[in-house]
Amino acid sequence: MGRPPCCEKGGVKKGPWTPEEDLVLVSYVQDHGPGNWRAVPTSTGLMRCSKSCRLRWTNYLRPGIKRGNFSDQEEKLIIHLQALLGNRWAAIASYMPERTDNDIKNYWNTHLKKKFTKTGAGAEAKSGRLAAPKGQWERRLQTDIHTARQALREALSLDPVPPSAKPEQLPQAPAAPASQATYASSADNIARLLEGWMHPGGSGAAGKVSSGSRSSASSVSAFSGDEGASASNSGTVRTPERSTRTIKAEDAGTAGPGPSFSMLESWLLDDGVGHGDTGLVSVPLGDPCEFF
DNA sequence: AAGAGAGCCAACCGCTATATT
DNA sequence: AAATATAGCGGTTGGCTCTCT
Repeated sequence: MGRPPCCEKGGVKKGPWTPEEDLVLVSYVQDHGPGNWRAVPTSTGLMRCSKSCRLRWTNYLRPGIKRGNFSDQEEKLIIHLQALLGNRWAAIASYMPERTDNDIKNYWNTHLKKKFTKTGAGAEAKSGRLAAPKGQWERRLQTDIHTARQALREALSLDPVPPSAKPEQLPQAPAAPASQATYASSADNIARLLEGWMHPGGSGAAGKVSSGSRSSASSVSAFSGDEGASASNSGTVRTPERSTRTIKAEDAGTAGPGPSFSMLESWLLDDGVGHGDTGLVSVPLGDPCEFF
C-alpha cells in the first residue's frame, strides 16, 4: 500500500503560519466546519497541505484552547496521567480540554521529564510509567474501555456544551517582540472578525487572545457553545467503540458536564492540591476500581 | 554590548488506524 | 476482500527568544 504523503505535491508551503493564512483557515472552518481537510487547500487556495491545515486548527486555532503557563493542578494531572497512560498525549489531553496534546507533550518534554529524571522517580519516568499493580495491556485496555464509554456518553448527551473557552484572566502578558506583536494584533483582528459568528451567550469567551508566553502571542478562541460543539465533532464521525487513539481531546473536552471534581480527579490529585481550577474535564466514574 | 548556549514551542515527519471505494 | 484515501497520533526538529558570561 504505497500511500504517497499528502504533502508530496510540489508548491506546498511550510513553516510558520501567517495571520492571513490563519484567517483563511478560520474562515473556511467557519463556513464548512472542521473536517474534510483534504478540501481545504483547494477550496481556500492555501498553499498548505491538508495535514498542516488540520494541525494548525487543532493545535492553535481551535476554540477553547488555553495557552500559557500550566497550573500546579494541571501539572500534577499530567504527571499522574502520564504515569497511567504513558506517552499517549491525545488520551491525556482528553482530560484537559483546554490543552492540546502538542502542548502537553511539549510541557512534559521540556519541564516534567527533566524534573522526574532529576528526582527519585527517575527510573519510573524513564520507563514512561510509574509502577503499576497490573500489566500494561490490561490497564491500557480498561482505560480504553473507559474512554470509549465516555465518548459514547458524550455522543448521546443532548446537554449543551459548556464553554470551555472561558474568559482568561491571565496576567497581562509582557510586551511581545515587534514581530510577534504584529502577529498578535493580527490574531486579535481575526478574533474580532470571528465575534460575529460566535454563540451569542458566549460573550465572555469572545475573541480571546491570550499571550501567555513569548511565542504564544496569538491564540484565537473563536467558538463557544454550539459552535464549539460542532467544532468538536471534527472530521469523520466514528463509532464509540473506537480506540482511545481516535478519541480526540475535543470529543471529551466539549462535553464535560459536571462542575465538580470527579472521583477520578480526586484520585489523580490525591496529594491535596487546592481544587477549584478549571479546564479539567469531569469524568464521572461509578467506581474508581473501574480504572484498574 | 555582544556572543554563546539553553530553553521553549510551533510545525513537520513518519507511521498507524479507520473509512471508503 | 483488497486497495486506496484520509484522519489522527507521537516523536522529532528548526528557529526564535531568553539568559548567562
